[in-house]
Amino acid sequence: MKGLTIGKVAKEANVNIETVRYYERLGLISKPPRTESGYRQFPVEVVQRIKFIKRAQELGFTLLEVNKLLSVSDGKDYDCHDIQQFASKKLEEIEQKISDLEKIKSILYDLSKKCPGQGPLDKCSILEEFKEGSD
Amino acid sequence: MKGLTIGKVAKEANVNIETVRYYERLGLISKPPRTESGYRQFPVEVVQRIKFIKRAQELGFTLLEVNKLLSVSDGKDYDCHDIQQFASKKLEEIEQKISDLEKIKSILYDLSKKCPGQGPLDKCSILEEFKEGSD
DNA sequence: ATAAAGTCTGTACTAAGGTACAGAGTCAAG
DNA sequence: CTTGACTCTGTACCTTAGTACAGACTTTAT
Repeated sequence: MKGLTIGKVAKEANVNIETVRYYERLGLISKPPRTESGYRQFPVEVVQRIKFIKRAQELGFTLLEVNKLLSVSDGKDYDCHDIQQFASKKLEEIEQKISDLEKIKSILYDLSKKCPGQGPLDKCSILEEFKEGSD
Repeated sequence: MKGLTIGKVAKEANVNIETVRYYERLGLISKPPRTESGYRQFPVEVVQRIKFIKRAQELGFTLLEVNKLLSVSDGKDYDCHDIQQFASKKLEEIEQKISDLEKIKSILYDLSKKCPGQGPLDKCSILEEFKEGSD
Protein backbone atom coordinates (compact mmCIF):
# COMPACT_ATOMS: atom_id res chain seq x y z
CA MET A 1 0.00 0.00 0.00
CA LYS A 2 1.18 3.49 -0.81
CA GLY A 3 1.73 5.61 2.25
CA LEU A 4 1.12 4.69 5.85
CA THR A 5 -2.05 3.23 7.24
CA ILE A 6 -3.55 5.00 10.18
CA GLY A 7 -2.41 2.22 12.48
CA LYS A 8 1.21 2.64 11.45
CA VAL A 9 1.04 6.38 11.90
CA ALA A 10 -0.44 6.02 15.35
CA LYS A 11 2.18 3.53 16.40
CA GLU A 12 5.09 5.57 15.06
CA ALA A 13 3.85 8.75 16.62
CA ASN A 14 2.99 7.05 19.87
CA VAL A 15 -0.61 8.07 19.95
CA ASN A 16 -3.96 6.38 19.81
CA ILE A 17 -5.50 5.73 16.40
CA GLU A 18 -8.48 7.79 17.40
CA THR A 19 -6.20 10.68 18.14
CA VAL A 20 -5.01 10.67 14.55
CA ARG A 21 -8.57 10.79 13.30
CA TYR A 22 -9.33 13.48 15.82
CA TYR A 23 -6.46 15.63 14.59
CA GLU A 24 -7.59 15.14 11.05
CA ARG A 25 -11.05 16.30 11.98
CA LEU A 26 -9.62 19.39 13.64
CA GLY A 27 -7.49 20.10 10.61
CA LEU A 28 -4.20 19.75 12.44
CA ILE A 29 -3.14 17.24 9.83
CA SER A 30 -4.57 17.36 6.33
CA LYS A 31 -6.99 14.83 4.98
CA PRO A 32 -4.91 12.15 3.30
CA PRO A 33 -5.85 10.49 0.02
CA ARG A 34 -7.78 7.24 0.28
CA THR A 35 -7.56 3.85 -1.34
CA GLU A 36 -10.43 2.56 -3.46
CA SER A 37 -11.93 1.05 -0.41
CA GLY A 38 -11.59 4.15 1.68
CA TYR A 39 -8.45 3.47 3.71
CA ARG A 40 -6.34 6.50 4.55
CA GLN A 41 -2.90 6.71 2.98
CA PHE A 42 -0.75 9.00 5.06
CA PRO A 43 2.48 10.56 3.89
CA VAL A 44 5.37 9.74 6.22
CA GLU A 45 5.79 13.37 7.31
CA VAL A 46 2.58 13.21 9.24
CA VAL A 47 4.33 11.29 12.00
CA GLN A 48 6.72 14.16 12.60
CA ARG A 49 3.86 16.56 12.59
CA ILE A 50 1.95 14.64 15.22
CA LYS A 51 5.02 14.41 17.41
CA PHE A 52 5.42 18.13 17.14
CA ILE A 53 1.82 18.67 18.13
CA LYS A 54 2.21 16.49 21.20
CA ARG A 55 5.37 18.23 22.21
CA ALA A 56 3.92 21.69 21.80
CA GLN A 57 1.01 20.61 23.95
CA GLU A 58 3.32 19.57 26.72
CA LEU A 59 4.75 23.03 26.55
CA GLY A 60 1.38 24.45 27.36
CA PHE A 61 0.08 25.36 23.92
CA THR A 62 -3.50 24.47 23.12
CA LEU A 63 -4.37 22.59 19.94
CA LEU A 64 -5.77 25.80 18.57
CA GLU A 65 -2.48 27.57 19.11
CA VAL A 66 -0.55 24.68 17.67
CA ASN A 67 -2.81 24.80 14.68
CA LYS A 68 -1.97 28.42 14.06
CA LEU A 69 1.72 27.76 14.61
CA LEU A 70 1.61 25.01 12.02
CA SER A 71 -0.56 26.90 9.58
CA VAL A 72 1.84 29.77 9.61
CA SER A 73 4.72 27.37 9.20
CA ASP A 74 2.89 25.73 6.31
CA GLY A 75 2.71 29.09 4.62
CA LYS A 76 -1.06 29.25 4.83
CA ASP A 77 -3.06 32.31 4.01
CA TYR A 78 -1.67 34.77 6.49
CA ASP A 79 -0.23 38.09 5.57
CA CYS A 80 3.08 39.31 6.83
CA HIS A 81 1.61 41.66 9.33
CA ASP A 82 -0.38 38.82 10.81
CA ILE A 83 2.63 36.60 11.09
CA GLN A 84 4.77 39.32 12.60
CA GLN A 85 2.14 39.95 15.21
CA PHE A 86 1.64 36.34 15.97
CA ALA A 87 5.32 35.55 16.12
CA SER A 88 6.17 38.41 18.40
CA LYS A 89 3.31 37.66 20.73
CA LYS A 90 4.31 34.01 20.94
CA LEU A 91 7.94 34.95 21.38
CA GLU A 92 7.07 37.03 24.40
CA GLU A 93 5.06 34.22 25.88
CA ILE A 94 7.86 31.82 25.30
CA GLU A 95 10.41 34.11 26.91
CA GLN A 96 8.19 34.31 29.94
CA LYS A 97 7.71 30.57 30.03
CA ILE A 98 11.39 29.95 29.85
CA SER A 99 12.10 32.38 32.61
CA ASP A 100 9.43 30.89 34.84
CA LEU A 101 10.72 27.42 34.16
CA GLU A 102 14.19 28.56 35.14
CA LYS A 103 12.73 29.76 38.42
CA ILE A 104 11.01 26.50 39.13
CA LYS A 105 14.19 24.75 38.20
CA SER A 106 16.25 26.59 40.74
CA ILE A 107 13.60 26.01 43.35
CA LEU A 108 13.61 22.30 42.74
CA TYR A 109 17.33 22.41 42.89
CA ASP A 110 17.28 24.04 46.29
CA LEU A 111 14.66 21.64 47.42
CA SER A 112 16.71 18.61 46.61
CA LYS A 113 19.85 20.14 48.07
CA LYS A 114 18.15 20.75 51.38
CA CYS A 115 16.96 17.25 51.48
CA PRO A 116 19.85 15.03 52.47
CA GLY A 117 20.47 17.27 55.52
CA GLN A 118 17.13 16.16 56.96
CA GLY A 119 14.90 18.41 58.96
CA PRO A 120 11.40 19.42 58.07
CA LEU A 121 12.61 21.58 55.16
CA ASP A 122 9.74 23.88 55.84
CA LYS A 123 11.45 27.01 54.66
CA CYS A 124 11.84 26.16 51.03
CA SER A 125 8.72 27.81 49.82
CA ILE A 126 8.39 27.61 46.10
CA LEU A 127 6.15 30.60 46.38
CA GLU A 128 8.72 32.99 47.76
CA GLU A 129 10.49 32.87 44.45
CA PHE A 130 7.36 33.69 42.59
CA LYS A 131 6.52 36.86 44.43
CA GLU A 132 7.51 38.94 41.43
CA GLY A 133 7.17 38.27 37.79
CA SER A 134 4.48 35.70 37.72
CA ASP A 135 1.68 37.88 36.64
CA MET B 1 -13.28 40.76 58.93
CA LYS B 2 -10.10 38.90 59.63
CA GLY B 3 -8.47 37.58 56.47
CA LEU B 4 -9.71 37.84 52.94
CA THR B 5 -13.14 36.89 51.74
CA ILE B 6 -13.29 34.52 48.84
CA GLY B 7 -14.33 37.33 46.53
CA LYS B 8 -11.25 39.37 47.38
CA VAL B 9 -8.99 36.40 46.88
CA ALA B 10 -10.51 35.66 43.50
CA LYS B 11 -10.18 39.24 42.39
CA GLU B 12 -6.59 39.58 43.54
CA ALA B 13 -5.55 36.32 41.97
CA ASN B 14 -7.48 37.02 38.80
CA VAL B 15 -9.57 33.91 38.89
CA ASN B 16 -13.21 33.05 39.24
CA ILE B 17 -14.63 32.62 42.74
CA GLU B 18 -15.60 29.10 41.85
CA THR B 19 -12.04 28.34 40.94
CA VAL B 20 -10.96 29.18 44.45
CA ARG B 21 -13.52 26.81 45.89
CA TYR B 22 -12.49 24.23 43.35
CA TYR B 23 -8.86 24.46 44.39
CA GLU B 24 -9.86 24.17 47.99
CA ARG B 25 -11.79 21.02 47.20
CA LEU B 26 -8.79 19.56 45.42
CA GLY B 27 -6.56 20.44 48.33
CA LEU B 28 -4.39 22.81 46.33
CA ILE B 29 -5.07 25.43 48.93
CA SER B 30 -5.90 24.50 52.47
CA LYS B 31 -9.30 24.89 54.02
CA PRO B 32 -9.36 28.30 55.66
CA PRO B 33 -11.00 29.04 59.01
CA ARG B 34 -14.56 30.27 58.89
CA THR B 35 -16.48 33.04 60.56
CA GLU B 36 -19.40 32.26 62.87
CA SER B 37 -21.69 32.38 59.90
CA GLY B 38 -19.54 30.16 57.76
CA TYR B 39 -17.69 32.65 55.58
CA ARG B 40 -14.16 31.67 54.57
CA GLN B 41 -11.33 33.76 55.97
CA PHE B 42 -8.32 33.36 53.74
CA PRO B 43 -4.78 34.27 54.71
CA VAL B 44 -3.23 36.73 52.26
CA GLU B 45 -0.63 34.21 51.08
CA VAL B 46 -3.29 32.24 49.31
CA VAL B 47 -3.33 34.78 46.50
CA GLN B 48 0.30 34.11 45.75
CA ARG B 49 -0.31 30.44 45.82
CA ILE B 50 -3.14 30.62 43.33
CA LYS B 51 -1.04 32.75 41.01
CA PHE B 52 1.67 30.16 41.18
CA ILE B 53 -0.78 27.43 40.35
CA LYS B 54 -2.06 29.30 37.32
CA ARG B 55 1.43 29.97 36.13
CA ALA B 56 2.57 26.40 36.50
CA GLN B 57 -0.45 25.32 34.52
CA GLU B 58 0.50 27.58 31.66
CA LEU B 59 3.84 25.86 31.69
CA GLY B 60 2.14 22.58 31.01
CA PHE B 61 1.88 21.11 34.49
CA THR B 62 -1.38 19.49 35.47
CA LEU B 63 -3.08 20.41 38.72
CA LEU B 64 -2.00 17.08 40.09
CA GLU B 65 1.61 17.82 39.36
CA VAL B 66 1.29 21.30 40.77
CA ASN B 67 -0.22 19.79 43.86
CA LYS B 68 2.79 17.59 44.37
CA LEU B 69 5.15 20.45 43.67
CA LEU B 70 3.42 22.52 46.31
CA SER B 71 3.10 19.70 48.81
CA VAL B 72 6.78 19.07 48.61
CA SER B 73 7.46 22.76 48.93
CA ASP B 74 5.16 22.89 51.94
CA GLY B 75 7.27 20.21 53.56
CA LYS B 76 4.49 17.68 53.52
CA ASP B 77 4.93 14.05 54.37
CA TYR B 78 7.52 13.04 51.81
CA ASP B 79 10.79 11.49 52.63
CA CYS B 80 14.05 12.69 51.18
CA HIS B 81 14.33 9.91 48.73
CA ASP B 82 10.92 10.76 47.39
CA ILE B 83 11.74 14.39 47.03
CA GLN B 84 15.05 13.69 45.37
CA GLN B 85 13.36 11.46 42.86
CA PHE B 86 10.60 13.86 42.18
CA ALA B 87 12.86 16.85 41.87
CA SER B 88 15.24 15.19 39.52
CA LYS B 89 12.46 13.87 37.31
CA LYS B 90 10.87 17.29 37.15
CA LEU B 91 14.21 18.92 36.52
CA GLU B 92 14.76 16.73 33.52
CA GLU B 93 11.34 17.53 32.18
CA ILE B 94 11.94 21.19 32.67
CA GLU B 95 15.28 21.08 30.91
CA GLN B 96 13.59 19.45 27.96
CA LYS B 97 10.81 21.98 27.97
CA ILE B 98 13.21 24.84 27.99
CA SER B 99 15.19 23.39 25.17
CA ASP B 100 12.10 22.78 23.08
CA LEU B 101 10.88 26.27 23.77
CA GLU B 102 14.23 27.63 22.61
CA LYS B 103 13.75 25.72 19.38
CA ILE B 104 10.28 27.06 18.79
CA LYS B 105 11.61 30.48 19.63
CA SER B 106 14.25 30.37 16.96
CA ILE B 107 11.76 29.04 14.47
CA LEU B 108 9.39 31.89 15.15
CA TYR B 109 12.29 34.22 14.83
CA ASP B 110 13.16 32.89 11.40
CA LEU B 111 9.55 32.99 10.43
CA SER B 112 9.17 36.63 11.21
CA LYS B 113 12.48 37.48 9.57
CA LYS B 114 11.45 35.87 6.33
CA CYS B 115 8.25 37.74 6.37
CA PRO B 116 8.97 41.32 5.35
CA GLY B 117 10.74 40.00 2.23
CA GLN B 118 7.40 38.65 1.00
CA GLY B 119 7.05 35.47 -0.99
CA PRO B 120 5.08 32.44 0.03
CA LEU B 121 7.55 31.59 2.80
CA ASP B 122 6.83 27.99 2.20
CA LYS B 123 10.23 26.71 3.27
CA CYS B 124 10.14 27.64 6.89
CA SER B 125 8.90 24.38 8.21
CA ILE B 126 8.68 24.36 11.94
CA LEU B 127 8.88 20.62 11.73
CA GLU B 128 12.33 20.42 10.21
CA GLU B 129 13.78 21.72 13.43
CA PHE B 130 12.00 19.12 15.42
CA LYS B 131 13.30 16.12 13.60
CA GLU B 132 15.58 15.23 16.48
CA GLY B 133 15.12 15.64 20.14
CA SER B 134 11.40 15.81 20.42
CA ASP B 135 10.80 12.33 21.52
C1' DA C 1 -34.40 48.75 58.23
C1' DT C 2 -34.15 47.42 53.84
C1' DA C 3 -32.01 46.69 49.47
C1' DA C 4 -27.86 45.31 47.06
C1' DA C 5 -23.93 42.76 47.07
C1' DG C 6 -21.55 38.97 48.82
C1' DT C 7 -21.32 34.14 50.44
C1' DC C 8 -22.87 29.30 51.45
C1' DT C 9 -23.69 24.23 49.66
C1' DG C 10 -24.86 21.26 46.21
C1' DT C 11 -25.62 19.87 41.76
C1' DA C 12 -25.37 20.38 36.89
C1' DC C 13 -23.28 22.02 32.83
C1' DT C 14 -19.33 23.31 29.65
C1' DA C 15 -15.12 22.94 26.77
C1' DA C 16 -10.95 20.71 25.39
C1' DG C 17 -8.78 16.75 24.29
C1' DG C 18 -9.26 12.65 23.71
C1' DT C 19 -11.08 7.25 23.95
C1' DA C 20 -14.21 3.54 23.23
C1' DC C 21 -17.31 1.02 21.09
C1' DA C 22 -20.77 -0.91 17.44
C1' DG C 23 -21.61 -2.66 13.18
C1' DA C 24 -19.88 -3.16 8.67
C1' DG C 25 -16.48 -3.68 5.28
C1' DT C 26 -11.32 -4.92 3.78
C1' DC C 27 -6.67 -7.08 3.59
C1' DA C 28 -3.14 -10.55 4.12
C1' DA C 29 -1.42 -15.20 5.56
C1' DG C 30 -1.88 -19.94 5.83
C1' DC D 1 -11.15 -19.15 0.99
C1' DT D 2 -11.54 -18.27 5.43
C1' DT D 3 -9.98 -16.33 9.80
C1' DG D 4 -7.81 -12.73 12.23
C1' DA D 5 -6.10 -8.18 12.12
C1' DC D 6 -7.18 -3.58 10.23
C1' DT D 7 -9.97 0.14 8.90
C1' DC D 8 -14.35 2.80 8.12
C1' DT D 9 -18.14 6.09 10.09
C1' DG D 10 -20.77 7.61 13.69
C1' DT D 11 -22.04 8.24 18.20
C1' DA D 12 -21.29 7.96 23.02
C1' DC D 13 -18.46 8.31 26.81
C1' DC D 14 -14.35 9.94 29.79
C1' DT D 15 -11.15 13.17 32.34
C1' DT D 16 -9.46 17.62 33.55
C1' DA D 17 -10.37 22.06 34.79
C1' DG D 18 -13.33 24.78 35.56
C1' DT D 19 -18.27 27.66 35.44
C1' DA D 20 -22.97 28.42 36.39
C1' DC D 21 -26.84 28.33 38.70
C1' DA D 22 -30.60 27.65 42.54
C1' DG D 23 -32.20 28.61 46.84
C1' DA D 24 -30.94 30.22 51.27
C1' DC D 25 -28.33 33.09 54.45
C1' DT D 26 -25.15 37.27 55.75
C1' DT D 27 -23.04 41.82 55.42
C1' DT D 28 -22.76 46.53 54.08
C1' DA D 29 -24.13 50.80 52.56
C1' DT D 30 -27.72 54.23 52.56
